[in-house]
Amino acid sequence: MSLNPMQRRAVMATEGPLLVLAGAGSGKTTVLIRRIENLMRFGRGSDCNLVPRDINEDMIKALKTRTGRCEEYAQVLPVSPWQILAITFTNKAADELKARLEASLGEAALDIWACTFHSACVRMLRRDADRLGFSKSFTIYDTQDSVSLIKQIFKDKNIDDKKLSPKQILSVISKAKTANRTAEEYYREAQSSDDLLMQKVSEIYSEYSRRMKSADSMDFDDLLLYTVRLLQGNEDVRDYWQNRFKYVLIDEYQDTNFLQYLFASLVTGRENNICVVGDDDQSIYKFRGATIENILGFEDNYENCRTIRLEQNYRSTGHILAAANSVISNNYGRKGKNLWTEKGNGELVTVYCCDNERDEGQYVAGQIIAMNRDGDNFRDFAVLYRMNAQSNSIEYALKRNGIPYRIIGGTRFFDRAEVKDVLAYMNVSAAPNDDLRLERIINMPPRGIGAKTVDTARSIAVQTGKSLFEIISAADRYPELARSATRLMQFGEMIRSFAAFAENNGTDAIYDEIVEKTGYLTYLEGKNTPEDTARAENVKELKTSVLTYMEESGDETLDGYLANIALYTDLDNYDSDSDAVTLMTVHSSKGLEFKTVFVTGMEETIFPGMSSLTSQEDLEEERRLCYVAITRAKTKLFLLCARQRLIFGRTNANRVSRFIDEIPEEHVHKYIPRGYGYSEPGFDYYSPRTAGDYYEYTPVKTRTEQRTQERSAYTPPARKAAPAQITLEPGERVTHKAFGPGTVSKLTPMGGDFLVEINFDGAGPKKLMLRAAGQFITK
DNA sequence: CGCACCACAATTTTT
DNA sequence: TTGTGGTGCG
Repeated sequence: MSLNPMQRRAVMATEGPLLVLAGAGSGKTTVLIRRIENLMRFGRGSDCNLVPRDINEDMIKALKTRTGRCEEYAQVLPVSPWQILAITFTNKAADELKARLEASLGEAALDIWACTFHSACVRMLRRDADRLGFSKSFTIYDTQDSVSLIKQIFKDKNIDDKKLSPKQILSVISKAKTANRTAEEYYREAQSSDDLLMQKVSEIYSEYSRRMKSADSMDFDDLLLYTVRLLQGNEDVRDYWQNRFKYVLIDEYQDTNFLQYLFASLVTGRENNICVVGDDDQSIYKFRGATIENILGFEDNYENCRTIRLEQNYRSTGHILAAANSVISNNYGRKGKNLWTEKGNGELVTVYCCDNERDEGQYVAGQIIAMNRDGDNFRDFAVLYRMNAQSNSIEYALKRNGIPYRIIGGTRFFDRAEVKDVLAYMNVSAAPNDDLRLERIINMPPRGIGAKTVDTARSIAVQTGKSLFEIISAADRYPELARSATRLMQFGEMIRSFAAFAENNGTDAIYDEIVEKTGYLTYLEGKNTPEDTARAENVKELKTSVLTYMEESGDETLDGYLANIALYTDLDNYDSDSDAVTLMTVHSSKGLEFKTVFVTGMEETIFPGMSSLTSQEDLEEERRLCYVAITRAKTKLFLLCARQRLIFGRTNANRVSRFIDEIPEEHVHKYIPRGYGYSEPGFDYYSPRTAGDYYEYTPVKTRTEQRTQERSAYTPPARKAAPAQITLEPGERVTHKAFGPGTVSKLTPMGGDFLVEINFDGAGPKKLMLRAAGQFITK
């Protein structure tokens, strides 16, 4: 009832292939949810001729009074929850979907597969990975791991990494995988071609694959590639999943790659009940292999496809939408769509040209303070930029003005060296043959096993075709290793003990065991530098993550935990509850919305970026990115540029972004000095130094300056309804599951939650959000 | 083993 | 400007 006609059509068209072109802010998620509800309640009732088309409220009422029943008449083969597969791109989106489905459908929602491509693949592979030469408890490599592995291969094969960078090789390999080419196939192809680079890469790809297999590991691309192969090569497996999933839904379809397209078509059964939702104008991940052709060609790939456009925007006011529409209309390769709103024009878009990047920051800070004074919360603001390097000047200004902010992106908690070390121990305990991770920890904390020893051991491993773990476990059998044999075997013994311990203990106990027996924490704490103290904190924080996972999933297994965090990103950590301004790249902002948005660095060579200026295709992607940025704003939009900008240690004078000039004048308020950049002379020049814009200066540190000191670590994602609430009072003695006993020192209400400060006897003072941490605290 | 020093390069990154 | 990776020395 609350849907508009187009949304309703998208919900009710249950049968066959359906393409939903959903503009920004058009209620896409609502449609997805209502569609699933509809499937479960009425099956195909809304999309077949067994139920009268023109059924209306009166008829329903009549039916109800006459028979006392109603719903049954409109029901045709209602769908069971486990027959639905809903794929999203981020864990966050998946969690949100799950939460909203659970809210409206209750328990039943738990059986719906609402997950990311990658986690869907993991679930399928856990069932049948043995058919592909992996164990069912294979581990997952992240990009860093993959790079390290390539580097190792370079070393072993004496390849000069000056000429070919590991990252480049990896991206070629990734492209090959995305094009559904296994190492063997790619190798064969390369042999019969005269492309020397390809031949070289194919050798590395083969070796990489071999080592991944012997480490029983898959990288992100492998998860998809192997799943696709599993489905393509095994009729019984394919039948199993196709019979199971009667209805497949895919969100953000514009960002899928070729493999994901294959995956989607392979899990979709004969009835072709596949519904994809996306917006070709928001396709911004071409550089990661996304092919916009998937969405542009959907109607050709699926016969009898129906297409529905959602163009009514519920997010932004008129001028903002007009700006977005006119910018994107300069692109050629698009389906064509025009957003409209019933909201009225709203405020004009502000275009403001600053002197330099510091003024830009100050302008943003000044505006935020003014609007905050008028009643806006800090969480109503987002500052967007094209690249992370731009964040520093903004941070500086915000800090200086005492504005709370949070940065999305940058180094993930799970990417930090110390966290990866402990995780490597956990991984190796589950899979000792993981050479890469074994090497990572073999001398961490230092235990007298030097680089030379490891080199020797590894070369023996390569020669004998055994794993590093096997070599070091029998180190006394190799005379070359005689000198460190004892230490090596001791280490091997320790790993074996962890593996045995892991057999019959929960993940939290395994964590404790590892941290204790390796002395890793003691080692960090003993160094007594602020950096190492911060690292120690992060290691302790990891326990919180373990406990949170166990709590939320009810899964105690090490494999489960490791797979879960391998697929976890920083964005999942984003908690909109705390009252702070959000800083992030335009890419990370996709899918979010804010009352007020500042887009900084609207200059040629920044946005559009330097390397997009030469290619039409890349420029169009930048334009889509700009479209994404603009459509994040609900009521106020600021587009900022600076006539001089210090970036990467150099000062540049850039012209105003062409995207600004693509917005018709009637939608903007321009403050640009005369004779500057592209613009017409004659606009007002507003000095950014207006009284009241500046605030007392206090020395502050920006992110990069304080990285190691204040890494805010891992915050458990705020999911589901709050667990049983605990009430605390200052002065009270409590015990935290990870940090031990302590005294409550302070309670501060914050965003419907409480910030609790506890002085832990062992771990020192800590600030925790009650809603998230309460479950770990006992009195 | 750990540190100091230097050269080098830097879009964007849902997994 | 900044982080990173390599090298060489005590």
